[in-house]
Amino acid sequence: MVNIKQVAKAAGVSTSTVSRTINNSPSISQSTKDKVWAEIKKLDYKPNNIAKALITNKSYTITLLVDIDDEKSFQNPFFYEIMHGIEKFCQNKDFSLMVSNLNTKLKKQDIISWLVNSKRTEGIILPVSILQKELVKELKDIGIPFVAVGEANSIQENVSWVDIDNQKGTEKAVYYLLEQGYKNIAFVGMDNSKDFSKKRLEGYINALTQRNIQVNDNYIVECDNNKEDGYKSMKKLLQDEQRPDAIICGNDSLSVGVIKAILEEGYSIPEDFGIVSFDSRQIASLMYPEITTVDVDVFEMGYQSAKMLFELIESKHATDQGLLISTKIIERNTTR
Amino acid sequence: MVNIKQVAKAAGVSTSTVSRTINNSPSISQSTKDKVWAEIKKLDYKPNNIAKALITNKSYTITLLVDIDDEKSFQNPFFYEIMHGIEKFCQNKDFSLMVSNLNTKLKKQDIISWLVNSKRTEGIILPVSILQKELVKELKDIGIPFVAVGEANSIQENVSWVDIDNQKGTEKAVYYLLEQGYKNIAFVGMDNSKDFSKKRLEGYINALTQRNIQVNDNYIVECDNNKEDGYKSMKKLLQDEQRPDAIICGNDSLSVGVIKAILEEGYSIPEDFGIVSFDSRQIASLMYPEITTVDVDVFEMGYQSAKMLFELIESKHATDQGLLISTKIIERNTTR
DNA sequence: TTGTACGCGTTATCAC
DNA sequence: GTGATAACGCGTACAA
Repeated sequence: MVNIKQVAKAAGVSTSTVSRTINNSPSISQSTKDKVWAEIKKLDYKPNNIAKALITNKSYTITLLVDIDDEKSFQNPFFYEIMHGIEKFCQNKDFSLMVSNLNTKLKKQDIISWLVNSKRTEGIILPVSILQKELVKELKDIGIPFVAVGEANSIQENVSWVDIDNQKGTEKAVYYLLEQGYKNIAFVGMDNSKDFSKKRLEGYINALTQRNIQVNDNYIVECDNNKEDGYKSMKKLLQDEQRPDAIICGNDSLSVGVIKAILEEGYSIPEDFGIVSFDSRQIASLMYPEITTVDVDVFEMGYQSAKMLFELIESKHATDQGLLISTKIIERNTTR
Repeated sequence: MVNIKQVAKAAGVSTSTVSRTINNSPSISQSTKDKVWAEIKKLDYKPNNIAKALITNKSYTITLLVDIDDEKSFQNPFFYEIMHGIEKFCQNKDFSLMVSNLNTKLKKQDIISWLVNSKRTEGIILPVSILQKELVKELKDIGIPFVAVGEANSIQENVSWVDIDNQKGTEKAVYYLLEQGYKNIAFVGMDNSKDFSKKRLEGYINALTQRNIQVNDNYIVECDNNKEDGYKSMKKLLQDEQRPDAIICGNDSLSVGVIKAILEEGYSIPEDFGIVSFDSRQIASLMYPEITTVDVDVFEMGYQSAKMLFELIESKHATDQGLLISTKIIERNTTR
């Protein structure tokens, strides 16, 4: 492999001049730069990133940390697109993207200190679901910049995060259903153990209040995120004396069961019932009928989290902040 | 950050002794080792991986290369699990896993030579879908070990690859359906432009031949991988004078349309029709009814591809080979 | 069994 | 503007 010395020799200059040329130092004359670049191209010289990293004490690498053994860490389809966004941003910066598993134990050392102290990474992006209190402490103690994907409100300390605007998303869904002429909108999938779920419920209540619509407690249904619970919850709602005519599914897998229950009772969608589900992109367009969803720009979420991380890396004392990515309604066939 | 020098000083030995201790050189006495290890732990010393990489000329990193802009590159749900498998193997080796996008152009250099020549990676795993002829040439020219995920048979040169055993998978599906008492099995989703699809069809034909069942050309339906095509294809099959009583969906999204068509015509599943679909894990258990599938151990595929890659890295002249991962039938509700 | 001294390829520093 | 040289932190040939 050709190194800087050989380029210098070939170009008849010193290694410092070659280095300065590559790093576009203003103190090198244009003619020298041209000469050196010509030689670099001729010899197909590529700077050894490792050597550069050694002296600059930077790895030019950030890490996407996940709990890969935990399905919920990043939901599958999310992960790919988030990574896509992160990678896109890394490109501009000539950075590499590493992926690591939180649960990796290297010789009983934990992964974070390994990553950081062995100089493998300059910053970490991780899902808020794995960001426990002790992890925050460790990251802060060790002094590595990090950004959480998902709102980190339940964490006491200041943390930078990027999330989708769950609250506004649900508000949009309510307004949209009202515009389509639905009157009695229910919210299925309350789960107060999840921050994002709380936000979605808040959005639901907010929007109704805004439009002077009484919030009906029977219309707020607590249930887990699976089709069976969606099915049962909907069956119950159908027996309500004043049954709703629209459902917002606050979690993605629910909608499948909800739709099943409605169709089974002989009602039609979207005539008798309107359905809006959250971010169930994977199944939304596969179902019959295709489901109208509150869609999330997951790519953007990744891109913005990387952007935020680089700001932290470049100026170590940038303040922590939260960023909400806005959503939009994708109309499919479960609404008029 | 504490370095090897400080450890040496604290332990009252030379840096070489510390280095040898860490790398478990047999020439260091146990008592010295103990002394040094104690100091390493006390000071919480972590070797600087960059410096090590520089001197050994190794990056201790492999790269998972994808065409991230192309949905098909790795299908979404696949990707996560493949990566999981790769990561698991990297752990044992103290390697890091990088993820890069094939289409990343760094200052108009292509990503491969950048990765390799800047010493960022020692090996590459990539989906066969992006492994064009020129790419193979480039990888071989540059001399970087690589493994394809997906059978690389349509490529002329020798290439190491790992794939699922599509042919045997379909054979299993046929035998399974026959055992359940189905008589006339159709294969929907022929697509000769895809290697894996060809293999699946071969398996179908093989299994029938093996059991002395005449292959009925009407039962082999060419179509694209989407629910609409599945729907149309099934509608046509239902009009066949001797309609089948079981369907193997040779591609994943098809099954949704196939089931829709069957139910719409008033037939029942699994009584009138048995359905087995390929690797549609994401939707299989979300559908009503839940779909019996030929299941693929995608984690294993990742793990094995990493294993194969490390063999190539460690002995540069290991021979290229292909590895088929076996499948199994996961019984759900679309078969008796 | 352990220590000394050099080198990996680059950038920073200081001199000219 | 440019060059000589030290330094980054580690591994290893050679010496002891």
